Amino acid sequence: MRVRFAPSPTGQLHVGNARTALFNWLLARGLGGTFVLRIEDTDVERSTTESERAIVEDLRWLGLDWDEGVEKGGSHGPYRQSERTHIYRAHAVELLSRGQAYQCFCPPEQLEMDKYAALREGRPPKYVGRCRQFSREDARARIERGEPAAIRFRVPDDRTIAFDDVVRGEVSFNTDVIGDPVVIRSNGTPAYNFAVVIDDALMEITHVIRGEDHISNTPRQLLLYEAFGWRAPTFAHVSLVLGPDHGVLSKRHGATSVAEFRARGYLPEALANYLALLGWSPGEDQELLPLDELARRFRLEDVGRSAGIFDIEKLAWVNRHYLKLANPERLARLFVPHLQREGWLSDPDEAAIGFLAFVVPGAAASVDRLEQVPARLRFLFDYSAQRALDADGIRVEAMAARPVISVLAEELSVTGPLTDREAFRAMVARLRERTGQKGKSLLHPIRLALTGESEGLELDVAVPYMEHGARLGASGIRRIMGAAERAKAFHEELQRRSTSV
RNA sequence: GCCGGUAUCGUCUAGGGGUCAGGACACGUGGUUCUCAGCCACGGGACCGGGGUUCGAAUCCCCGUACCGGUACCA
Repeated sequence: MRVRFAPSPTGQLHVGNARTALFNWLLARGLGGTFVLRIEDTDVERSTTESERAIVEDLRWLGLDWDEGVEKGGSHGPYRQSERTHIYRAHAVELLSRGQAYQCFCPPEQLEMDKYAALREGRPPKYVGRCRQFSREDARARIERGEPAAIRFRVPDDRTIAFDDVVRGEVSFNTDVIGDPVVIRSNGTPAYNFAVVIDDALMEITHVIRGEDHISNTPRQLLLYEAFGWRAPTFAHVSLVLGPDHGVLSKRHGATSVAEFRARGYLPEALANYLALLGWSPGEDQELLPLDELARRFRLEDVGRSAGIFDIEKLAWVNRHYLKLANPERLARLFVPHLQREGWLSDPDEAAIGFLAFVVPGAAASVDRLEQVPARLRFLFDYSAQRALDADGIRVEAMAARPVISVLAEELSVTGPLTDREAFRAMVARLRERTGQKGKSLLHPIRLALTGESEGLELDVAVPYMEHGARLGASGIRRIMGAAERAKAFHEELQRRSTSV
């Protein structure tokens, strides 16, 4: 079995395409097949090498590796269509010589008018076939005169082309709604429907798994296979990925490309796992599974036929799951860009990374994606008693709890560092004794004073974080205030405000 | 317009002539002796519509409807 993913490098890798790539990959890996990556860059206007690089990087990031293709090589190359134009030309000439294709001299404006007229008269807007019957001599003469010509494939009249689609079952089309497709454009580059067929055949692709948007191209392509006497591959057209409004997934729904999801801090294993779940189910028992296990269970026949609505909430759930499973050091390194964006990190050394890894359980366990980590960790890097007390809610509550805060500041000035949960709890116990307060009326003021926020991580994890942070000998990381320093600052600020009012 | 495709909770799905139509995400309520998140428990929520076939239809057939895709010298 040989499958392929054949993106055109005209932008970022869209999640819908990533899902198509994933299905190909799952099938190949599950069945021991070969996965080929081919670049369809025949549209010279829109294709860029940057896009190609980005797509390749996104696929690698997702964990989808290929056995043959661009940046990898293989026995069926080259794998970039722009490097295969001689192959397409040769095959087009073959068709021409057999009369299965012909040169078309119709100017674009003419084609445009034909289409408009057909639409107005309620006919299918297919090519009218004006150049179909020119003799070969006429055509040659016009070409020698320098007239630009495209090459069109001659589609036979009134035939039913049927194929058995693995996900959709039997699909059929009648050829009389299909106009003669351009095979080679007048600029010499091949058109999509021609290049795919030549490449899939020559690359010995056995299963073509692609988006549903290609389903109506399939009869044209089948005709081409037939014209060359090639055996057609098995086709599977997977449904498209839509936005929550059932329209095309677009920018206004948020992220749409793999690169954007990565930038927001989704883990590759999470995105891949979620995408596999969109239109397919690995079985009743479990849906959170690693890629190799998904590959083991994957069956093309089980892929759903209806379009999938991209559900960002479910992705978030999957991502939270993998965030909890991830290695702390790996997560710590993934934090870096997000923390740098806040200015809390420059170029962290190993000790700084070590500290971040220490903080991972608290920081990553309660977020949907890494993008949200700074908000969870703001209390560490960006504490300010003044700013906290500028907030009405916090000030009112802190004023009311002045006795607790004052005892807290006093207590912390004499106790040792609260570097673990037990030390913190012991301190809370002493405070309880001294103030007579307990529960919420004790803990919440402590939270306010020490974190400057009214909600956040559990205090018995947050406080050890700040205490370790304050004693950190590391570079490339912003200074973190310790608990005692915070309590003192908060208490003083509170005093200042209560006397001045 | 024409051609093709699709239709089970809000979403992803399981199932499929007789089931209490199952699960997951999301949602609601309660619990978890500080909060948010998490976690736990409980709860509400679906077979697009109309005809037919049948003792019986969500399941099979037909017709609608809605939605998606295509209708290019884009891919």
